[in-house]
Amino acid sequence: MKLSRLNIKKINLNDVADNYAGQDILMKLGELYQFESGIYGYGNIWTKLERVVEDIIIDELDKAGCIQVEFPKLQPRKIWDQSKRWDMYTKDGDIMFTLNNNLGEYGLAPTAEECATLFGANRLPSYKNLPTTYYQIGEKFRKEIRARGYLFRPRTFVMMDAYSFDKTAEDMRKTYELMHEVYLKIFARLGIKIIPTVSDNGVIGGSVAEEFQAITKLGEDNILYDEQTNIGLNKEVLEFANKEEYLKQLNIADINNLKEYPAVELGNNFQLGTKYSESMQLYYIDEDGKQKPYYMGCYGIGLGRIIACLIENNIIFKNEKVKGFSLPYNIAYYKVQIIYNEQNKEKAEDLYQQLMASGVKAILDDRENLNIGNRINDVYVLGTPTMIVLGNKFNDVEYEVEDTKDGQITKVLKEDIIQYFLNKN
RNA sequence: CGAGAAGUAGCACAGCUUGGUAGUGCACUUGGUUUGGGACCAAGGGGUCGCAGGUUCGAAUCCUGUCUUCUCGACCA
Repeated sequence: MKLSRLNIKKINLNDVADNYAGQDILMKLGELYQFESGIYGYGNIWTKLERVVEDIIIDELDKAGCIQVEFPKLQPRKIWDQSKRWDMYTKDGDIMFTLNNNLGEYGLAPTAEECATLFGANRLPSYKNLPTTYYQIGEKFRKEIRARGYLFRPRTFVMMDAYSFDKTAEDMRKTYELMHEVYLKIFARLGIKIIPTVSDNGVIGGSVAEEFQAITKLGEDNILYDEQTNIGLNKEVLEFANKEEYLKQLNIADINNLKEYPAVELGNNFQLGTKYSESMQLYYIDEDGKQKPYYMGCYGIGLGRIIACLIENNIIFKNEKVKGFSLPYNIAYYKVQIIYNEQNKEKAEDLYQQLMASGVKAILDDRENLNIGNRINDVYVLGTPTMIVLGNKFNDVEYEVEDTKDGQITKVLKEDIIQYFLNKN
């Protein structure tokens, strides 16, 4: 990408908020745009990052045999009546955006159990079709009474949601365990330390649920975590009437062994049992020729929160003031930002073309009439993990690749530069 | 919905107490200089001071209402 085409706004880093500094920078650049509290438009930097995160999630789910689909975001009321969740989501919880017009009543998808169950039942009439897990990645809508923390709690957000269909409770548990493992792989690849915790199952229903929490000081949840045993639980569990049951399940003898951390929930899995297949009366035919309800599970990962986490957990400071952020190299869409002075313009363009032709996504800062220092500083506000400066010091023999996270400089011969980036991770 | 705060130029804010021509910094436009870690000089453009009503000769400023945003709760991935 040529930076002149991005048309980012000049920002004053002195104005950046203390909390959520990374997202605040993107907002000031115009790379995030707030239409209303909790409703955002995403610029190129965010969108490209979302593609990277999405690819990792898709790759791991596909490897686990899940099937990608897409359900409508505009959902007719009748399917929510079928599961008897319309009132729960519009009155009791009042969490769903609704529309009422001459065609009928609709809700904007906060989640998709109804769609998934209907879609699945149509495709999976026999025990021979099971187990199957469908997943989609798309925008969800929730009437949060108070949006906050930019993309940590907005009213519309991108989420991966998966729905599994099994024959028996035992099979459902196996699928649930499998998804647990898949989630751990996904977060490992994203470079996010994740803690699975037991939690409330809320309005989704079902009997067993777990959350995937990432420790971050900007999180809203408080989790208790034991580094030694890798056991964690949401602090809210301690307020449950049956908290002893939970503690026993987790083999927690003394609650004081667990330390409290602020965290943000990035994923949430549920064993639904037959809740939806029974309420919506959707069954498969078993070996014995009898109708039986599907045992289902549902699994969610918030992409917006992952991206917000990646940005906010990688803030770069200079003299204790926010300078920008630096994305992990393997996650960043744009791997390197190229800066040059007038004499090296053509060489920079040449390097840019070579990198792009080899599949190394680069940003060429081709903006005019800017000091080289200004351009260097802008590398940090876009989060690009490395930069190459073709300035006075450039000797036309080797490039100096600077890591924006720690400032380390690696000298790479011109002819080796493509290979250097292809091998780096 | 409960408690608090704020709405003045694209952004951050001053001005309000004590009513009297709309301000500052950054950003933006034009010309010139500068070019390795947020430069400089000169000129310029942009705001019915959130909205509505009231008081007044006169309101950004005082009064009433209303809307919006932010922070903290309740709710939630």
